Amino acid sequence: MAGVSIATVSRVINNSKPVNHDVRIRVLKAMEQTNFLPNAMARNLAKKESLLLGVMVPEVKNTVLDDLINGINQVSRLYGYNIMLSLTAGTLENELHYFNMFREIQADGIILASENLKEELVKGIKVSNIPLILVGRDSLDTVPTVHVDNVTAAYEAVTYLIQQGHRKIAMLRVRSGDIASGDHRYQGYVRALNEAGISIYKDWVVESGISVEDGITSMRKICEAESMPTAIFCATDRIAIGAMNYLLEIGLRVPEDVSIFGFDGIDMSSFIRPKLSTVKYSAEEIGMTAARNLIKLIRGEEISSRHWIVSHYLENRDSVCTLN
Amino acid sequence: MAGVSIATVSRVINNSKPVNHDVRIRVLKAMEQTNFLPNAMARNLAKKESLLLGVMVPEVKNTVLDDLINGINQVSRLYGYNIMLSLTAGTLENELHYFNMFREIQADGIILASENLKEELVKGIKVSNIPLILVGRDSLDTVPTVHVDNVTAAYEAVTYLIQQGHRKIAMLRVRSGDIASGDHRYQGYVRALNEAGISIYKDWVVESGISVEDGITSMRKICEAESMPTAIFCATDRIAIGAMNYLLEIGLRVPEDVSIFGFDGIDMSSFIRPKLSTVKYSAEEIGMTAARNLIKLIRGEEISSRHWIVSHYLENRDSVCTLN
DNA sequence: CTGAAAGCGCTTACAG
DNA sequence: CTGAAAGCGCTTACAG
Repeated sequence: MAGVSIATVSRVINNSKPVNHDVRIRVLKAMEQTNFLPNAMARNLAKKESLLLGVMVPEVKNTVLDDLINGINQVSRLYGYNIMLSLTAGTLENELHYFNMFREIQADGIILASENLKEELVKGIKVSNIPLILVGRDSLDTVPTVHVDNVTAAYEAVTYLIQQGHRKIAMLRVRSGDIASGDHRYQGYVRALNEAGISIYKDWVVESGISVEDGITSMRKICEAESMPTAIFCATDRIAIGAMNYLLEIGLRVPEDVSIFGFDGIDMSSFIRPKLSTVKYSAEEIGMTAARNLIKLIRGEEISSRHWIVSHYLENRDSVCTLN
Repeated sequence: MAGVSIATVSRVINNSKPVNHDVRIRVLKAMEQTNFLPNAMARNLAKKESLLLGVMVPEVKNTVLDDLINGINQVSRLYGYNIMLSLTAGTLENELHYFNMFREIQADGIILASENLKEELVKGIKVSNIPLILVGRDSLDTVPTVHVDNVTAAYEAVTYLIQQGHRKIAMLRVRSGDIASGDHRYQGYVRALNEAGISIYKDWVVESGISVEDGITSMRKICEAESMPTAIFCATDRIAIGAMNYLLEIGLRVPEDVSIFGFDGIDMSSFIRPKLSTVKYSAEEIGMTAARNLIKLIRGEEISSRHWIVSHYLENRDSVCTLN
């Protein structure tokens, strides 16, 4: 295009080999004028590297995911990677679809957030051999993960409720998948009650979907039990917000009549009234840790462990009252 | 791999040419065993078509975007396209980065949601010549758009407030960009007041960022004005939620002391108390319309117009009271 | 420092 | 119906 070979152009674009100053200028100018943009497909084909990271999340309503993605973005960009995001709606079909799409498109690695990891996908992950990190949940120990210590966090939240004098504590848990965080948070609940010598009342544990609407529906079920609990531990803030809504709807006050405890610390949790007490952690940190280690995996670098735990703490606000 | 030429394999994968049944079976089996996945980069290079749509949105906290993306996804998949999502945080730098990345990666088209479209990007769009649709906002008439009629919707919302007896109406508007929806919603506000013969009080119009926190800050500014308005029209629900929060914080009641009207109809708008009155529309419909027409553009098909309007309506809930 | 050439993994006329 | 070959737009040894 500018009196130079195509190889030279490649070299100035990539700075891969020394190029004479005048020539470089000439090439740069020509590129400017032609409005030239290199074809990444061709480059990736030749280099067998795409610098693309696939990120799969179920949905995006959950503001925690915004932080997560920002964390991933931040360190990815730092290392020269770009991310491709896709929404799976949490279905196996979509997860499989995007997983394969990322492989076909030659993504260098994948970060996967999945509430309900099915065996079929796990198998696919194993045979494909593509670097992958699971995020936000505990896992089979064959695939690397970063998440909060769900069992402990839930245990601490419920123990806190017990310390406030509650003994009738219900849980709105997430439908159980293999070993998703839903199960682990429930385990924490069980452990806390056991330790306090409180037995579990079946009608006070209900499986819920993850939307606010699901929280409303699930709360109604609890209210239909023979007796009412004094506190509800919810597996997620969105469920908690739904639960609070239903309670207010039927004329019960939070926390005077019923206390509520959430999990996730989404932004809305502090904008609703009463402000929601919840388990907080940094989704951004999860994202950064995942991206950082995924890139190490891709580069074949040494990795410090295969499971990273991000810290959490209880954010006590106004949705829990003390019983005496 | 299975005693056939590579060309034949290509033909069975794509069903592009008739292939003998036995041979096809043989190829399929071999693919199964090898766990073969075609290299999309190579295919795209050869076909000069990626079946990839780039989608750029500023952030993902706004639940409206979840619907938007689902709408886009739905029709994209229907036509065999996959989408690549990227978060721009609304900055020009990121928008430029991802815009170019999508071009380099040979995306067939782009859907862009941008609150503050800068001239530099617009220029890039024009010279690049890549099919692109702008979403959620009005625009220069050179680039195709799909959005709600922001001026009219805002006009209707404010007119409704006036009909309820309000005459002291403030607006928390979005910082003005060229002709972004922020400006248009403000125009609707102005028109409604003018028509009612109410003059605009400068201290009651404040520019706000788009987060809930921004809403809090902006509401504080209004409260610092010499006198208080009786109603606030907010450019987005998130701003409205922030405003309501600040009001409650300083001991004012909504709607008894101050009425609030939002815009967007995000899910949280009906979960907070009082339930927020707001302008609703289907972001999913915006997404579907955008994807459908982008694909037409890509295929060089006839297009019915260059600007599509999605309908809206007022969802009157509990955050507005009637003055007498 | 620079160019010609092979190769990345596919698709698609062109022959047969 | 099937294969050999050229070509998609790059990168990278290999010569010079």
